[in-house]
Amino acid sequence: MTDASAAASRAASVPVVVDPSAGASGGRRDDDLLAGLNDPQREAVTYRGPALLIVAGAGSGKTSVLTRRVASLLYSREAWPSQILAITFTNKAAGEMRERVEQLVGDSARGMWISTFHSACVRILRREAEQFGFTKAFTIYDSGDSRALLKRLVKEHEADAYGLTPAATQSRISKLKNELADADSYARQANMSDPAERIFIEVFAAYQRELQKANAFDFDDLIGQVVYLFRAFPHVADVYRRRFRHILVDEYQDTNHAQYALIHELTRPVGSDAAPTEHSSGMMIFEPEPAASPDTAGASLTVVGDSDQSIYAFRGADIRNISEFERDYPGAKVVLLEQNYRSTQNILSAANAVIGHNFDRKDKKLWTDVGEGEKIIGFTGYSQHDEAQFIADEIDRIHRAGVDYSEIAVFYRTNSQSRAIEEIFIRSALPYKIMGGTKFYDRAEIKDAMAYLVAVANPADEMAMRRIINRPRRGIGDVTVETIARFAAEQQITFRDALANSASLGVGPKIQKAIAHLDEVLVEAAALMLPASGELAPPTAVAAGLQLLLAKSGYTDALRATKDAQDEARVENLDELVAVAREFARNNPEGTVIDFLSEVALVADTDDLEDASGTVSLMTLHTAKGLEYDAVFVTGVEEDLIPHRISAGEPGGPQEERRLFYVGITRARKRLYLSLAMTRAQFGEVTVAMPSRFLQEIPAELLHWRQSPGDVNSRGGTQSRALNARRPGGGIGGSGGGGGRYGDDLVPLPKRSPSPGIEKFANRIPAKVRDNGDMVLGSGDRIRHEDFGEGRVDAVTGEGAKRVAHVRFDKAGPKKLLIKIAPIEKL
DNA sequence: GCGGGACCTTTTTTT
DNA sequence: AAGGTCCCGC
Repeated sequence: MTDASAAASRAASVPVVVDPSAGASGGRRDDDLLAGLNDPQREAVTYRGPALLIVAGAGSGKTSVLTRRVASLLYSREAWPSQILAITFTNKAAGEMRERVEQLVGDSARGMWISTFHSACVRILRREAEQFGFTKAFTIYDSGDSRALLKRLVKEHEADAYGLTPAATQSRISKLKNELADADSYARQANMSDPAERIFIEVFAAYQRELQKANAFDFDDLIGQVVYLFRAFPHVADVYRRRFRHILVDEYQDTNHAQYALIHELTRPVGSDAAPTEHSSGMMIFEPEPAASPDTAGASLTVVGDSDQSIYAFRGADIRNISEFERDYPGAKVVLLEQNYRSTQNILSAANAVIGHNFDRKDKKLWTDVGEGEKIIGFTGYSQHDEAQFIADEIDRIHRAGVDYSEIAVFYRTNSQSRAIEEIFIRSALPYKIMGGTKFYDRAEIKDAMAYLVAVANPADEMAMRRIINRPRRGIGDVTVETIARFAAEQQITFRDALANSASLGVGPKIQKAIAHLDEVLVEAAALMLPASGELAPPTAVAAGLQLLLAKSGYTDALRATKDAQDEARVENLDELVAVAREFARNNPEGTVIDFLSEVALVADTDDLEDASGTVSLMTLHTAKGLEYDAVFVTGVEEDLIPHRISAGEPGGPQEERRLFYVGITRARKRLYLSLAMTRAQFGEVTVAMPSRFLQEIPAELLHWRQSPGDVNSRGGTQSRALNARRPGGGIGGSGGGGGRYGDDLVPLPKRSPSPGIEKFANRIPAKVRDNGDMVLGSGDRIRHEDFGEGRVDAVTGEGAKRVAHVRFDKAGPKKLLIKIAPIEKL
């Protein structure tokens, strides 16, 4: 059982124990299902009707309710497993839901579709691809793939002259696709007198053509194309409408328009092919359908969401999908879950106070009956390393006090923040695991290997071919690649097939030989992995084919031949990939190379199932959603980080950042830490950091500052504790030899220095930050530093708030100091 | 075509 | 600080 699922069972107070082998037999088991639930939760499980919205606050036992609702549909024989479609956003959430449904209903869970939007759509597309010009073997472009493609197109169209970068283009296209727009529909309402706009549309259209040509979908297409498919072919849509009679959607507040439309298509009555009308507001209004027989009525829809936890507007999530659910589905039932079974009251009060600053939201107050609990602990470090050292020390301390590492998590806003934390954790010998960070499948050698597989499985995919054609180096450069591409265009064959005609390309003998060899290897691998139709490839085919490709292409040999130490690790990674392929074969005996590629494209996170037991979890605030831990550290609570500077200017940005902070806070069960640093190294230089405005929104009495921003000021140099040797005894204030139950030892440490007026502090955080203002220093000046004593300024570099004094201290030696905030005075 | 070195941009979050 | 890109000489 995962941490989160264990906790969620707890959330219902009394775990329901149902023997899956007992067979479905109604009454008694229904009672079991409802055991331990509060009234709204019961209602959410038992309500029957066309549409149900469960507004589930953080920690309100939502997953528990959802899984029991599914079980209850089965127990009462209202549905066969195959008639249930449950959709989540992440694979992790899907896996967890499947596991928990299995606990309730046993093997019959297998017939259900419990998957992410993307996986469900891939399943549908694989079946129906041939309806609209794709083949079953289509590949899925992840964001890296589509960026690479766009990079080429932007270059070819010379769009960079108009300020179009591949990244910006990608994000615009993605946003449009999430709105179900394509290049044509966008062009119709775009300002075509703007040349930048015209060129963008050109690139967009070219991009889509390339995808089609490559028999590939990008992430957004997976959803959007299914919607198009359903609208263009109502009889296809009807197949799925007939099949799925109960649709449940988790994290509904994070659905974008395309996902919303998909759900809407699926829940329309069977046989209804009336097109939706576009309302003037841009919202889709669906005409009320004529009364239908039970067999053909629309599927029942259950959505669960919490608008306060909507944190994906940046990728098109539309909060209106939840706030206007009742309008979209007239007669929908709404159930509110407000009782929290996760956190202490102090944590919830802080969360409520923070989120209360968002206007335009339905007031919702989480409450609990478990009591106040510990105060929230605040800490301000001098630097990010200092902050990290505090976290490490504190984790060490609570671990000694009996908290398992796996019950501790550290959150940050941006991935880059993890580095400083990692460094200190390594030095402190703390076991940790970064969740969802740099992914295994993002490594160049893995992408290369996957491209080899794609080249075999989907020969139409030119991107993959271009990627591998000169890897390992075969002496094939841009010129040769373009020659091949031109030849392919002339002959109206694919890039892949052009390789088979190496003699006709008009290239030098050496290069011709290299091309012919690559072709041979691909043919051989295809024979192994893609048996003639009707036959089934042996389960070992994928792993064997992969090995063959890597060996005969010379890829592995090339890596072994270098003296770069990293290449050794790359070879190991490739071995690991082969192992993954074997594992895949074990789990999917009939899985083809196509299935393997899909799985990798969609389940881009290897550590999902891996046990995080015995390690502290590090992750971004976004990744943290849906998880919970006994002790949570929210780090980098600074302006420009949270709220992030980029979002500060965007409409709705600060509000979304506040929700993100709220999500972070509400992950904590018993212990919450908020930490920040006074300075932070960014872009290779040190900058001054200000406490986040969100800190002021937490009532002062809930927050105990172990070291407030003001303390750092008055005391000045806690100067990089991280750089000092660990204090003897390890950790601060080590607890007496174990034994203490969690909580007993967690008496806050005495502050290092009295901090006058914490109460007043609450509303004046930025004012308390040390600021030497316009202190003018020049070389030759004498200064005194609180920790380093007296010294002489050698030089001053930098501008404004980033002016740095290079000081030679009499005792401490040379140091660089940020003049604005260093605890120094001029002599 | 390749490798090395100067230079430049980057860091928001994800299926 | 680090990784990618561009440019040059071989």
